[in-house]
Amino acid sequence: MDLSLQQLRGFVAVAEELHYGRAAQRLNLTQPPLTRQIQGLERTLNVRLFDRTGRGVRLTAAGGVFLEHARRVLALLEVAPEATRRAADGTTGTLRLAFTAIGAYAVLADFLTMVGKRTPGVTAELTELVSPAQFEALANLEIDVGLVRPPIPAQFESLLVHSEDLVLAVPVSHPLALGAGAVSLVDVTDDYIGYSPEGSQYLHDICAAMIGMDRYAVSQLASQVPTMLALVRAGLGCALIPRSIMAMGVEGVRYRELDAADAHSVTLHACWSPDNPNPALQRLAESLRLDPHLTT
Amino acid sequence: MDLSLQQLRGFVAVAEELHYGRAAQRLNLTQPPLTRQIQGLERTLNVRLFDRTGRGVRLTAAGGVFLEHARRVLALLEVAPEATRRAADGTTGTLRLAFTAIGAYAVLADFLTMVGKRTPGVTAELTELVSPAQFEALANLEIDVGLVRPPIPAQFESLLVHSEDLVLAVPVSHPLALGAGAVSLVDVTDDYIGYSPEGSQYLHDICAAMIGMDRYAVSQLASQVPTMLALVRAGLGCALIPRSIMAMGVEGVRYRELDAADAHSVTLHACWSPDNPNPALQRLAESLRLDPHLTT
DNA sequence: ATGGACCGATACCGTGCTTGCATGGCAGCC
DNA sequence: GGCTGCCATGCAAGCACGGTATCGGTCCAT
Repeated sequence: MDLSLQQLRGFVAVAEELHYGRAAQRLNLTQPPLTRQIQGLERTLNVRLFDRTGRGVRLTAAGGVFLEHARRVLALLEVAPEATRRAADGTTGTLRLAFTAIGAYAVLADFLTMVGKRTPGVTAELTELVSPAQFEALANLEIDVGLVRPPIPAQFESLLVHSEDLVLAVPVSHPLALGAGAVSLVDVTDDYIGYSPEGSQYLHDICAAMIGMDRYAVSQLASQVPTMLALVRAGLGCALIPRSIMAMGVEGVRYRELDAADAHSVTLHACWSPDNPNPALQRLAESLRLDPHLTT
Repeated sequence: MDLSLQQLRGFVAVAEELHYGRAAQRLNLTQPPLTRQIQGLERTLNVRLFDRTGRGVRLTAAGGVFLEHARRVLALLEVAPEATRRAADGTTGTLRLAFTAIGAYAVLADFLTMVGKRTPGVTAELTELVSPAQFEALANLEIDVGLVRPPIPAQFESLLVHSEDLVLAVPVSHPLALGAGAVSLVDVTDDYIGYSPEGSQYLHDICAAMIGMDRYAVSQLASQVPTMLALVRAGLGCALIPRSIMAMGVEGVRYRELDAADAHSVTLHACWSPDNPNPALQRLAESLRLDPHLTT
């Protein structure tokens, strides 16, 4: 034989009442089945759980130990349905969130705060991925939300999270490092350091359009912003970087504003798959559809 | 309906195999009952646990949460029988141990060490009680073992644990405080401080016999050794105390050996009820019957 | 596009467990 | 010694659970 929940419930009732009749009453049962349940339990465990004194019963030491186990099992079983239901409606759960290295500096903290406000009880798991890898992970349901740069495939739902313009990063040794105010891109006569078209396609395309393909092509390539700043610092050229990166002070690098004519904003979007079954995501998505204002 | 262990086992199997057929095979079952088990589970919880994709199944987020709960319940249920059996044969368990205030100084530590060696896995709960209260507690199964002074009621089983003689405690201001070597009780001309016949009947009787009822009667009475030493220190008289108490150095009190003619040993016994159902006690008692040597 | 393989859901039937009723056996109490 | 309270047991009925057969859907290969 094998243990059954009926037996456990019966045992706990008898152990608490120390009286088969009252225990049976509490379980909406008659006394004989209870007797058989306990007997079955004792046969299965090969252990006497009660001392029958003829006048009521008394727990044995082993019975006391088994009582604790039975109580824990039943308590766990008690909370399981509610916990499962909460997970099903998205009240609790886990949101697997990916972000680009660049996006992390500007908006990750604010985004997490917003998620925490809209879906309290939901915890986030963070991964760093470049945008194309995020789209693949979203499609494979390996992540729930991505913080990505455009273009966004049509199959996904998305929301503009952050928009900022680009500034020019120049080495301290560069002539433009000294001045103040805005500069024009045409004033930059030496090399640019460009974004890799694979790792950072969006920034690559925008920068290429801003400064012209011919001049862009001669530069070094990088896909990670810290790498780019290191190259700038080494004096290898100038780079166009999102304004929020200025918060990262790097020794040997100066930032200059760009002329309004040259200004061009880059955007970051939260992105998810509408048919992702994660209820936590569904709840967040619904909340975002109702009120796309990110600061609330 | 209500959750059943069958359903839990079925759910865990399907969740792990992600395939009803294989899961059923693992459970020595055919596929249809499994389908019904999961359906019943989903109906009870009001939650979809699996996404049926037509080609196999996939856990929902809620299903993942419920899987964790189900695993914990089954794991608990797995260990419960063995833990109960161990408690039944005394391999594990709790020994409720009482001791007299006097006994604690001399032998409690050694006794606990011995218990730990003979019945590893058994933990001790300690209470301080005077001997008569211990006998009552032993009879009511409120404690399992007592460290008591004679006489021991016949209904109990017991074992001599410690034997020691008495020494004389005198105030520093007393003439006997200065000498060395043994003294005779007849040299003590002033008052004795005696043991209470209720709280410490055994020591009371022995001391009364040693020094004579008439002289004993005039003294102060105390039942706790620390109290007696405080009275000695205050110069109220001399007292006969067990030798092991000498380890307690009290300022203002000197100890003197007694003449061989006056020497009288007092004993301390471990004592338990043979029909106490606690398996941990039974195991200890059996061990003590086989080998009454306490240092092993 | 169509047949086949795979997989989960459903219908139906048989069996075995569990329950409830009635009763037995045993210990303590007036 | 009869009475009462309590747990154990015998027996018949109900029901829940498992097995067999089959259906309906999807995916894949030809």
